[in-house]
Amino acid sequence: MKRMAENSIEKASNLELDWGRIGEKWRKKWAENNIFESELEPNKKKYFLTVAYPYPNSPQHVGHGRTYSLADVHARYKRMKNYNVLFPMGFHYTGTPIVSMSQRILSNDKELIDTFQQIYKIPNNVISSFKDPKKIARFFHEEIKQGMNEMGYSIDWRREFTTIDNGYSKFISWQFRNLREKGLIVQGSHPVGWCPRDQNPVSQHDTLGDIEPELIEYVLVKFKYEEQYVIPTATLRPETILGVTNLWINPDIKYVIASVNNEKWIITREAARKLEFLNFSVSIISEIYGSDLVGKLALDQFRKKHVPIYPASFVDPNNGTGIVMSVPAHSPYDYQALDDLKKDVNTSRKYDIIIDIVPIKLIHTDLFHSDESSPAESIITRYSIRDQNDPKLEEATNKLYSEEFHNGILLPDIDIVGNLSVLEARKMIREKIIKEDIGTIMYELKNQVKCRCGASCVVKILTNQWFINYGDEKWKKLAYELLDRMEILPEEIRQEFRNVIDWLKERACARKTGLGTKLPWDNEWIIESLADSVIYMAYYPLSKYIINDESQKTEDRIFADDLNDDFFDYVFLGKKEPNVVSKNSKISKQFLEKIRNEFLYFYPVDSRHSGRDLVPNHLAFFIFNHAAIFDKDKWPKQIVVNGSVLMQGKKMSKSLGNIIPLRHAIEEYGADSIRLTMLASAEILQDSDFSFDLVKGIRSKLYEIYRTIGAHMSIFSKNQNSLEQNELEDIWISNRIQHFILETTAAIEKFRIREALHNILYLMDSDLQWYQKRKSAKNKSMQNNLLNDFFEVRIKLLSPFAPFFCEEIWEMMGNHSFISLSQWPEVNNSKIYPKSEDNERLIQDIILDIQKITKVTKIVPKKIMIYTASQVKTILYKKLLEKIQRQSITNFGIMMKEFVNDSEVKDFVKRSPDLVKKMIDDILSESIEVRERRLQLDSFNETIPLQDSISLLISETGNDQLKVSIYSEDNNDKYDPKQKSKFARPFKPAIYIE
RNA sequence: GCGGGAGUCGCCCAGCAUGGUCAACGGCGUAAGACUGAGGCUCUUAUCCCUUAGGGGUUCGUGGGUUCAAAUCCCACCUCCCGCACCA
Repeated sequence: MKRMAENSIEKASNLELDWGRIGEKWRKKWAENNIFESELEPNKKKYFLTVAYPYPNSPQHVGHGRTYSLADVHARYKRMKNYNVLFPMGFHYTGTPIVSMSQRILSNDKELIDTFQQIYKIPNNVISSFKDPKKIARFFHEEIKQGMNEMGYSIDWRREFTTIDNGYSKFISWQFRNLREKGLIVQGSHPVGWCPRDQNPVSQHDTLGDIEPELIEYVLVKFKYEEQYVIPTATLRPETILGVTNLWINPDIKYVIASVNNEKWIITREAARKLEFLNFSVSIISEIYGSDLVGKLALDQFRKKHVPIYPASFVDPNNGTGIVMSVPAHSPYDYQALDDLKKDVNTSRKYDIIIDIVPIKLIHTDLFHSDESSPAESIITRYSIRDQNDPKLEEATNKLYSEEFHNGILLPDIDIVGNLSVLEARKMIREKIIKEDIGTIMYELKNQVKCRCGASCVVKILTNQWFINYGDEKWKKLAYELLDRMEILPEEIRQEFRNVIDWLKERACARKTGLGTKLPWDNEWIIESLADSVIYMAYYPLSKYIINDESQKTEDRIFADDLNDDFFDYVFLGKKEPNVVSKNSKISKQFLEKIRNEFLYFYPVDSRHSGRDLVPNHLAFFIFNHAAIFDKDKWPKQIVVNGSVLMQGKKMSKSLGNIIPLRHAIEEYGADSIRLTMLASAEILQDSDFSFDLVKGIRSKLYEIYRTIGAHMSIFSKNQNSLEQNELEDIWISNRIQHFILETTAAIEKFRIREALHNILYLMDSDLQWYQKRKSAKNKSMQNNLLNDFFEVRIKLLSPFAPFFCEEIWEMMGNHSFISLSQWPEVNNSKIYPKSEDNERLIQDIILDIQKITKVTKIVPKKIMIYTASQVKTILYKKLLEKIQRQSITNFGIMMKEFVNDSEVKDFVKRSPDLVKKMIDDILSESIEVRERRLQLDSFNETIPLQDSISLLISETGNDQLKVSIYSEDNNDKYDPKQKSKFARPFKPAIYIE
């Protein structure tokens, strides 16, 4: 019952302002009038702004909305600033996730089908069509587009495209041939995490549990066994080869003898398989038990020395080759295993071995001196480790490795690498053993990673992989130059861009699977998604002229198949003669020139919006590729970066179940409130914390604005009350309007959106309240023309942020045009009255002071005497201000010295030095702006605002019999029984209350 | 390891770029009052400590420094978070 009652209250207020209805109403009107479509207008400044296009593999959630909303605010703002704004949108079909989704549908993956049915509410017949990846992309494409419209984004949809359209592919082919001609595409080998079943590289989002595959690089040290065999041992610390005392083998497992690159290696079967992926040529010859090798000798080829092979249970067949070298002085595992073995008489008797190993110390650090027992022994004692199965051994190992890695120095008497740091020694030994073929490199996954398909992943060396060489020094220089010329908002993130440009090197640019464009010179490969999305902004000015279906061909449309490199060279770079291009492409010269002109008009990009997660990849590539391909006058002008969206303080994720689909949120609360919440809850680079409590708060704020303006209009529209004589508060509110235009515009220019909204939603309100307080104390109506200006400005300032709401109010205010197309408010200098700030400030201060006094004394005021400062104090105040502002003198002593000789003020200064001190403090505690303002003031008669405030004092004290008297301190007839007047200071009148 | 960022009044969070308007915005919580049949709604007020005249004291991770003046600038330290590649 109660719940119903609540709902009916909600509904009642909803009736007043039906967000769904006004959204639909204005979307329709905007679309009918095509107001967001932009064409070349030679006499109008253009503004071309783009956002990273979405990847349509799911519906958008509120997190996606932030970047787009911000860009839309930008577009709407610039439009009102009289720019011919182009704000287009495309859809990024390129890549593998959509393809693998379709495969999961094909294999009836329950989890995915559940998601589609339960969460996205997609009908079954549509889901079954998802066996075709393009159907998935198209479905979410339309879904996202609908959401963007419902959010009120002012997009020119005629330019929409997908990245697998024929025309786009032609364009990407051109881009890649262009890069290749410049020598920026190279071919090479590279180790990657790999799914053997999918035959494809894997990274974090391809794995079960989203685990990032971590690659480690082992050095395989090749020991010889019986002349013809090789026993390779994997190590991360090749420098410790000098301290090897023995090898460890697991006696309980089967090993294989395999031909590896024409040598006979003894390794585990697992290792043989891993080596195959690393492009070793491997074939298994026979099997051998670990125990067969125990007690035998292996030759360390580096020191030409034989070491025994001992058994150890800690040797993991899945790790490395399944045989490891033992360095008991520096490896706690090795030390402990030896110790265990010594005690294990049964085993040594079984294999007939005698353990008489002496650890060989190689490295010393501050924590582990060379004159003590070996570091491994010390740390084992310290951790009180029992045996080789003790879990603390792992921690001890990490601790020692890290200490030696950072602070270790090789002992002076060690061959070749004596006195070198561990890092230097490692590098040297590594190179040497590889050069002499005593060792080689092996990659392995540090962690057990499974592909989404369930298969265990391995490391694979991809050969003939195509890379974009971002490491090219000349190219880097150009990228830096582009960055330096560009505006980065917020500026704090510029350094991050520098760092990224600095460390980018070769990056793979093609894959074997997924949607996208084929590499033009090698059809095996498909251009990767982060490579085909870097200069596509250039495609927007032409996309509406290109069609992919020949049957739709008309005079002013180009069939995609007719596009060739000459076309793009001409349109984008001005290369080639239009006559020649026309002949080779079936496109008329006239039409070519039209398109070229349109490109020249709109390009370069004036602003690129994106989330900050794209800084280290997309945005950096965007910079690089523009630098490589386009002339400097076509380089982008600005990047705007924003933080992500949290849901009630937590990252949005499927597992937390806190992903809110954008369209649901719109349906529930209306687009305007959602937009404002995303934009107002954090400054641009911060993560914004989204919650429905906040949305409700914002929405009720909008209701309040709606009601206030509604109430105002119902009175104002009847009598069009134009003030004949402006009173103090009228002048003030007029000044405040100018102030807000100035401040809010400046905030938007710098993308301090939170600040701008704070002005519009909250600060304007508190001014409005003050104005109302002043008017009602005087028993006057505030429904006048000034208040009308106030609301008009407020709604205009708000309109880029809450477009539907503002259009509705704009109409309610009697306008028949679109606020979206109206002019941004301009500051009117003739309406700026600095003095009005001091007037109202004085009134607010006097009320505050009276409140403080009555609070402490608990007097109920019947009479209030206010004493304004004497003439001489006013003169002195101005002199002090001048000293502080013009000569930067703030020291009390220096001031006193100067003023005791100043005939105008010396008597007062000598008599009341404490008041001088107070006046200096008064000035110093004002902001620079206030000080300058007061310095500019030719005169300020405090009596005028004080007199004007009497009505307010009466209403504030709640005593309508209150008597207020205002005296000058200089007035000899004043009533001043407690001698308060002498405390008066400029802008700080003295008060006496009875 | 490399790079980036953060620590603010019970909690969340603004301010720091351009030092003074800062005992420090706003929200939550808490307390009192108004409204109401009653409220979990809404509104008003208070919310670091002391104070019978508008005042004083101590605060912005820790410790120093610069300055007439520091949450804000500089140095050192402590703690926490994020990104690091073949993926959108």
